[in-house]
Amino acid sequence: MAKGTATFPTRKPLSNGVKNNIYNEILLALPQAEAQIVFPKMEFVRLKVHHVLHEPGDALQSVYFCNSGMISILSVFADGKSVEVGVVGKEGFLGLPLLVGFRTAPTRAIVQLEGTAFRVDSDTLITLLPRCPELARSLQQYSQIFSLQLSQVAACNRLHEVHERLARWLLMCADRISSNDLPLTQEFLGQMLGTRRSSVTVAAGILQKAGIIANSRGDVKIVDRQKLQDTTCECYGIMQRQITDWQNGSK
Amino acid sequence: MAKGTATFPTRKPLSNGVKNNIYNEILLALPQAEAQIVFPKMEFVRLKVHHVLHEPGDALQSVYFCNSGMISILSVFADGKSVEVGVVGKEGFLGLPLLVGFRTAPTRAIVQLEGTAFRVDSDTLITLLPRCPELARSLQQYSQIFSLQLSQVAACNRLHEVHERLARWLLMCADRISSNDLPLTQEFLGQMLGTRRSSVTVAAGILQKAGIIANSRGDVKIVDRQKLQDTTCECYGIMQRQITDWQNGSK
DNA sequence: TAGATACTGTACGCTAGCGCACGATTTTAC
DNA sequence: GTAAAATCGTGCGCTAGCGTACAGTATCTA
Repeated sequence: MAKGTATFPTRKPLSNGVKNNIYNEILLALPQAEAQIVFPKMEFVRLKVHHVLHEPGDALQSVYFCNSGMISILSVFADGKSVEVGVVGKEGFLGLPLLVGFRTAPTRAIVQLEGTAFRVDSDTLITLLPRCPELARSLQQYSQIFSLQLSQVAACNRLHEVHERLARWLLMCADRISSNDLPLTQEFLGQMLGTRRSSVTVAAGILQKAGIIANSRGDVKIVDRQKLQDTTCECYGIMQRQITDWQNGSK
Repeated sequence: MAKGTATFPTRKPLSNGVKNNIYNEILLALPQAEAQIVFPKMEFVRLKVHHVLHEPGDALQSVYFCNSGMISILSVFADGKSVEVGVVGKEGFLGLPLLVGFRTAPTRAIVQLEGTAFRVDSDTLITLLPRCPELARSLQQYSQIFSLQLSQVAACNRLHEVHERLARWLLMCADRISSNDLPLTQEFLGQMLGTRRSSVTVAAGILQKAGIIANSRGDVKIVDRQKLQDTTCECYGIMQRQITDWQNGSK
């Protein structure tokens, strides 16, 4: 599936145990002992925009510790329609089913904002986990955090309006790439929000007229973040808090 | 699929004779050794209809291995609105966050169809798990299955129409209580589907006129299960298959 | 038995969003 | 440089579903 054309332009080996250029927060939180086990097995890869990492039904060959950029997780239907149900950024990783021994992807994963990741072979990860209890625990907890995200999105998709969901999505993007300048086309935004492209145009137009964002071709700039937060539904805050609470060690 | 119109497989009681009213499929699949550890710690409880097992923010004091009946998991908003994001029946259990050490409920859990469950104290479960690797593994896998359900519902809520979602919900109920007679009011159906009560009336009316279901006060009978499956969206099949595939040990 | 309550059917005006389509402009490819 | 493709703005008719309200019937309770 779309993998024939897949080319990762650059693959660099990772220098052993050196926490250099690492932004993935799961990896950053690893104790030294486990880091020394895991890092040599990781491969630094670029995530090219719109690259499909897996389709539903694909065998999961790798997991990706997202380092920068953002990956969208989509639910795909037989008629070709799809909706985003979750996102993965530097707070998480891609490949949750593997943690419990499931080797088939249930969703589509597509790079939404280009960036970098640390790739680990599925089999390698599975053999590493018993030796890395902290990593295992961290990944299990992330699985739970991701579930919370899914349930929030499920509710949001049902009850909230396009412009609210758009605002939420822009905020979630901005958080993950730590930038207010988002290279996104309305076509893709529509696919993420599960709505028409032209509905996105209208919603984005409203935000722009209110001085909240600035649209241009394939690019959205957040001009007034505070107003954007006032515009979005409570889902954004809930999901954001779940992540930060987790990272701060509460719960 | 191919479950005919009315016949549900009768589950065999547990062979070790200690408890012979066990229908929860996680418990049924436990090896003898672990069953002997776990069963003495379990308390058989009745799930009374519409009883709230936890609200968002509550401390998780117990987990419930659902034995019969069905529990709905809802996402709740500040304005009081809520939508169902997942259901738990005899295929699963309630209390996933505990598995990774999170002790706070993120959702509302409410008994939707009355039944029974095996309750285990949270602290007890946590101390049991290291001694019961098969149980632990099974619960982790269920967590993943439940995630798949969440993501499917997220997409379904966005893309599919009321009568499709209603059909899906009825089927999921019927599967879990192994009955075609569902004690449900339209008011509650509306809250589950995240829609108005009167939209449910209309949707149910359509299904009734088509000879698929029979409505009466607080009661929905599935008359023609096959037609109901033809009416629902593909989400039902996808979720159903995920569960049976798991139980049959594939993936 | 009478009144209260719960449940369902229906109806009406209204809005968000759909599906589709056309045109304008910018970017990319050859 | 020119053609093709991508991106965005807009408009129009249409539908599902919302919010609300009211009335009819079944069920429960005192």
